[in-house]
Amino acid sequence: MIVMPLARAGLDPVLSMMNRLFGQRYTCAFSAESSLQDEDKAQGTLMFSVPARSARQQEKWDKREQFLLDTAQQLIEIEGLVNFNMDRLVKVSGVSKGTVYNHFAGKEDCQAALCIRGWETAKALFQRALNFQGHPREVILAAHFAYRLHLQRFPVFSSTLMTARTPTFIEKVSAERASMLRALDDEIFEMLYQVVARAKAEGALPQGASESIITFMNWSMSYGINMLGRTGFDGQTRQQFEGVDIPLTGANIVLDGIGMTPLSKDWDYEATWKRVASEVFAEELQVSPPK
Amino acid sequence: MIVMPLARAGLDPVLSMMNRLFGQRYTCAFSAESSLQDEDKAQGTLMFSVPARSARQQEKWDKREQFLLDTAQQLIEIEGLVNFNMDRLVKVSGVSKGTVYNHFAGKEDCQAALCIRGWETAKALFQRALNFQGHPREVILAAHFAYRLHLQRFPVFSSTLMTARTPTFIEKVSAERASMLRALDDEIFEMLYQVVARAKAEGALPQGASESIITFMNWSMSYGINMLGRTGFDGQTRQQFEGVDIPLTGANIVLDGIGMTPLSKDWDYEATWKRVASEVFAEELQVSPPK
DNA sequence: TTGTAAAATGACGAATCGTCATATTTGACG
DNA sequence: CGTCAAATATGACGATTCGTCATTTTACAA
Repeated sequence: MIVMPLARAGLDPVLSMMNRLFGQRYTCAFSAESSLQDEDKAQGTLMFSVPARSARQQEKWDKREQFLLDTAQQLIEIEGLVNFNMDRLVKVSGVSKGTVYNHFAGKEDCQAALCIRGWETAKALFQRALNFQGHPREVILAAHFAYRLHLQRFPVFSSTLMTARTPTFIEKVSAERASMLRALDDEIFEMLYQVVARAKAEGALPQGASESIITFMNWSMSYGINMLGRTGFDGQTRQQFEGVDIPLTGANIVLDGIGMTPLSKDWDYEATWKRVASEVFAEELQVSPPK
Repeated sequence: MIVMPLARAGLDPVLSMMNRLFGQRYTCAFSAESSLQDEDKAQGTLMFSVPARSARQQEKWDKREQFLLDTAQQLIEIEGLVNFNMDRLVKVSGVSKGTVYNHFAGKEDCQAALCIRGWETAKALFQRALNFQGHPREVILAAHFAYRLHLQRFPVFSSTLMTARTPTFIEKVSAERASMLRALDDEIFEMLYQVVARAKAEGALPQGASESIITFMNWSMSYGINMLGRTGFDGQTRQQFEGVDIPLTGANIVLDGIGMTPLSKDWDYEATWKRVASEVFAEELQVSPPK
């Protein structure tokens, strides 16, 4: 049984956030299957089972997992998420069925893995957004920008993310990946939370404001806009919304509503938005300019 | 070919809204299959095929469709959406497979039908919300209340609605039901839009504000809050959000952000929220109190 | 080199889907 | 009421996709 110090596991912000938000105590243990002991299976402990594998084997394993995910992603890009199935993945990848099922508990688990990989690259974008030079509200805008950008650049991720919150889907995902997804949600929540907290510390927020709720509201708005947008609702209305950047507008409405200063009437956030594009995400926007 | 005047078809507000928003021209035709003529299949025309059926037959048909939907709904309530399948519906309902497939193009189409029925009762709630006695912003709050209430009261609807916007799902729904769903979205959008327009007419909104965008933002926020909430995100955080009504808070943030007067600092919207509960939805809340 | 544990393989059975040839019902008309 | 044609209902069936498991192959340690 290998128990990593939380800090080294890179999960302490998550856990601190989870503890603060959920009022529960989480610990995190990486364990080799062979050395599981009952006493280690304490209640409330999240277990990540790591089968004992040689370094060589592990590398092969990881490589193949990435290969399978690449294949799946291409398959979905080309043939659509509707037509994606395991038999096809097996055939196209050339990896035998049993092996594929060693990697993924099933079709949904495979999609979840795709979603996780997408979230991870999104996290990297968020990280960069959070380094944007500006006051907290500008940084939050950068985060909104990153979210939208990522969804636009990776339609497959967008689809899987939408699906991943579906009740039927969730129940079919392996416990491991389900908790990974939750952990990612939490990590990203925490990242935003920190910015909100900074805003509060700097006096940019009204006294009574709850950082958790503010973070949640930003997330909800962004999620709603982008997911409703996916369905073509936004697409159809684009004619009406001509010249208006919906994610920016939405974010500003929420932030104004919360009372985070400077309010949009006192600051040119369209300029900020453009600055984010050119200063933080110039590289990504080379290929596919937004909107 | 029976072409109804739009007004009589009860769809004129939808169409007016669609025309305004999407800049396209829609007409609406109900046609008997036997009398389809090519010249009637003009581009841009939405066709609703109504097989010619005797009144007696039609009644039997409708009754059975409702029965099938009732059965499906119960089935999902009891066994979960994951375990819902057509074979089971056939077995439990006692209706033969062929007949079931005459009603629904497939599993997803059946779920879509469930979603449509749910939306329709939701529409009725919205209608009542819109009759709430108060200034426009209070009416909008009533609409938010109605949305949340309906989602809470009908978990099956909540699930199907969540699923209905999923890319994979949409592609499997029959064209008829897909356009019904879109039409319902549009109708409800239009209802909210009218209130927003009223607010603007009464000077409760800043000059530059776009009614479409405001409506969309309200919808997005509500959708985001409720759908993220479904996944347990909200559920887990409830401890932190103790004593705060998230949908109310979210709606107020958006409306404050938009600048719709009276702002939340100038009006007791918690009182409004309670008034809505007791004056408009007392009946529904008898059985299952909210939160 | 050999033995053993882990991993890979693909044939297989099960679940679910949706179709279609056939049987039944409906209602119009004589 | 009887007859016939069209509409509707039926459920057996083939097709698809899923996930498992007995068997073979590979990896690695002694």
